[in-house]
Amino acid sequence: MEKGRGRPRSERAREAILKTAYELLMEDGVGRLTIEAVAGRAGVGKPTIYRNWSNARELAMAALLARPVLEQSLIETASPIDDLRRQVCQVISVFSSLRGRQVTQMMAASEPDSELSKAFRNRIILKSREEGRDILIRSQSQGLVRRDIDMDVVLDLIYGPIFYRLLVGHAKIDTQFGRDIVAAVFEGMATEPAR
Amino acid sequence: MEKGRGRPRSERAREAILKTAYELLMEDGVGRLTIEAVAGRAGVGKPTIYRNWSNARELAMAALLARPVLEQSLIETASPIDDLRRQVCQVISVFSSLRGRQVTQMMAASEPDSELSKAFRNRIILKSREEGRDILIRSQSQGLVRRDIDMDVVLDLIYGPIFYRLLVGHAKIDTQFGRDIVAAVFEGMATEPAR
Amino acid sequence: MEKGRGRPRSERAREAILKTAYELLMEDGVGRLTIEAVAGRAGVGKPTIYRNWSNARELAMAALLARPVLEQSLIETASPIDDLRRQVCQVISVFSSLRGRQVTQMMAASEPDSELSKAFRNRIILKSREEGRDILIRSQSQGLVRRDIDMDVVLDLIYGPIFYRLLVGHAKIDTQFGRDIVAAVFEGMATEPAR
Amino acid sequence: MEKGRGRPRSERAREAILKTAYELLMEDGVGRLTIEAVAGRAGVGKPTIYRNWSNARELAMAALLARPVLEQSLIETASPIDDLRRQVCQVISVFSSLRGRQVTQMMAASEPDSELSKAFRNRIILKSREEGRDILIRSQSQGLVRRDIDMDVVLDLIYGPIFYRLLVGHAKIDTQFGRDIVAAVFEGMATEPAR
DNA sequence: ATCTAAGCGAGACGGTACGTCACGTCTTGGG
DNA sequence: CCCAAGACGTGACGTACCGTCTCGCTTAGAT
Repeated sequence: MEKGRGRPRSERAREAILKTAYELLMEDGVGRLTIEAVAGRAGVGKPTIYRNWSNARELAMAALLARPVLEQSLIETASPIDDLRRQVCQVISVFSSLRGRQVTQMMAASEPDSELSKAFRNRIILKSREEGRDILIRSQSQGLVRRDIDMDVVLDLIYGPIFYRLLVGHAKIDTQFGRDIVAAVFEGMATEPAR
Repeated sequence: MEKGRGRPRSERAREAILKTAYELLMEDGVGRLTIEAVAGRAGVGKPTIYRNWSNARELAMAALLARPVLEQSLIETASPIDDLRRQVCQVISVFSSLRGRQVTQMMAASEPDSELSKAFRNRIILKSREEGRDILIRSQSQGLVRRDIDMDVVLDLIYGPIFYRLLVGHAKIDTQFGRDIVAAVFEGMATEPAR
Repeated sequence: MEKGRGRPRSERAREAILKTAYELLMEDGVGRLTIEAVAGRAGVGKPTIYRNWSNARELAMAALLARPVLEQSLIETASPIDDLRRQVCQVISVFSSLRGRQVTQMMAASEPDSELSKAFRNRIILKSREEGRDILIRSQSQGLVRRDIDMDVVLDLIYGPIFYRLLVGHAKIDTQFGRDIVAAVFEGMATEPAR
Repeated sequence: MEKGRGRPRSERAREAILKTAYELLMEDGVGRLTIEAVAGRAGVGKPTIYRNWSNARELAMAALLARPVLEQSLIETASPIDDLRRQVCQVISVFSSLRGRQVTQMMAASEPDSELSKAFRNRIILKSREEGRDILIRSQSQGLVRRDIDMDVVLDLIYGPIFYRLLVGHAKIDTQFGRDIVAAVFEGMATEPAR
């Protein structure tokens, strides 16, 4: 008896809210995203926002989630190593923008256990990591990568440095950095193979 | 006209503020650190806090900076590789605590260009990275690490994954992870040396 | 766009604020009336007060205005001179209370051109003066008061001395003073009529 | 043994403080006169001010007291009635200035029992009233004013209306008003002498 | 000719209150 | 039952002044 009663929620309002939230996020950063500002600029009542998201951080994550990060999926070539290099560079180009810092801040500030947080983590941050896993598995099957590696560690070795620099800001993040990471992870630094 | 005139700032107040801020930080997290709470608990007026730090984030950074992260400096042994492994594990044990998340959040949220931010970055986050650099240079001089590596990239390969997991929380951070990182960075993942 | 939209202002809050402000005014005087104290004691948020009045002085005036000064209206007898005497004594008894000094201070300190100030002036201070004017007109029509007097000057002669003593405090204000004023204004001080 | 020891108080500082206080009083009114502003503008330390006056109101009164109200003493002519008229007009011209409102506010706000308050009251406000008393006594001795009047009431009838208008602001204060007051007080308003 | 007590400008101290902002909730009239 | 508007109680913000308290430095009478 409580299914379709009353006026349905307005899709128009929902979209206006997400759009405005995204704009404010890009203009002023996460810390300045206030529900009042979104409501005012989107021409929407505050309760309408709270009906959909429980606070400003959730709304911010939702706003970022609503925008496809990068739909341009990777072309798979005959060389998985080339594929990895290109994928890493693509990740860098996505996150080295203004949006990268916002995403990093948001990730740092979010409640780690909320449903939206998990979605955010998996779809925005860890997506690239899983793409990398696919490429590495392919590489292993072509004999380019050893089978005894600890895959999770290697993946963190590849993508960790990007977010490290994003977080700390101690060095620039460009495509050369991407190529250098891939090279270093492949080669190792030992004078001779430790195996 | 601005030399030592007027009553000097109270060292007692400064210390009480930093101490209280640190306590509140550990109890409630960065987001809950309010100037009013610090003032109230430290028995200090709000203006005294604002005279020394311009907002709650700055105070938080200062409070963390005031505590030596870990002064237990590393014993240098005959094996730089062992030294590196132990150092990485030590970094992990320092940052995998409650304080680690606070530090990460703070780093993410800080104005990147403020003086305090830079000090925080260099003394709290990048200190370990520079220790690592020393160890690697020693390793090179003993012929254990190749001389043609891109040192900055390799350092990010070692320490990036730790902060990556700290930030994203997708896998656990323990000493085994530390040993795995060092191993992987040494060995590389290529089936045979690319050189 | 500014008609009856949104939640209407709470009459309950408005009344609680005015009541509390009046109480504090009587307890501590105008100088001690703080918005925080009113908010706290009335169980009301500070913004609610500021939404209705722009500062403590305005609130204080509003609080005094909200209380009918003295509704006990004057009984009109056959003798306007008696009426005037009784009215002046009534004014004295109203203003020689604690509240009289508050009102005087408030009048002195108020912005002379604000809307509330004008209402305060007309309804609290000058009301008695206008009552006096009615009585004097009646007196003139009965031939008890000359028709060539400057009414505004005479009214100030009657009521001015009361507020003068209230303001300066150089002599006591009692009903005898009221009778003396009326007598003196009637008789004049000249040895013989100047006309 | 505790008489003249130590550095004597600086007369220069005292004067600078009073001068600055007076200026600020004229610029911004009593409510805006802050100790900090005086100290800052006079180039004086706050304790130096507090050593001489216990709060801003006292300082304000002192600043007004330090300036002679009007030293141009009245010329005594053969006609005391003329003298009174001129004296009342002089009082009006002194108090109808900006300074008049400040003085009124200050009088209203002052602690009635403090020593400085009394001096202020007697020297600034009641001085004119006493001058009036002298003139009236002279008038009586010349047979121009009846001897059975209640002198204090009559004096309040003359000077009260001026401060009444100053306080309430309901009508303008000019020399015509002064002449009208004197005329009305002399003549009375009764159709025929009540005696 | 020192010594020393008090005043000096400066400015930080613990406070109180300010007036504002945003929170998350509640209450209108209207669709 | 949702919508926009906007008021509600709450709590923290950063600022202005309060009146007091050091600082290091005169300044001048008492030693």
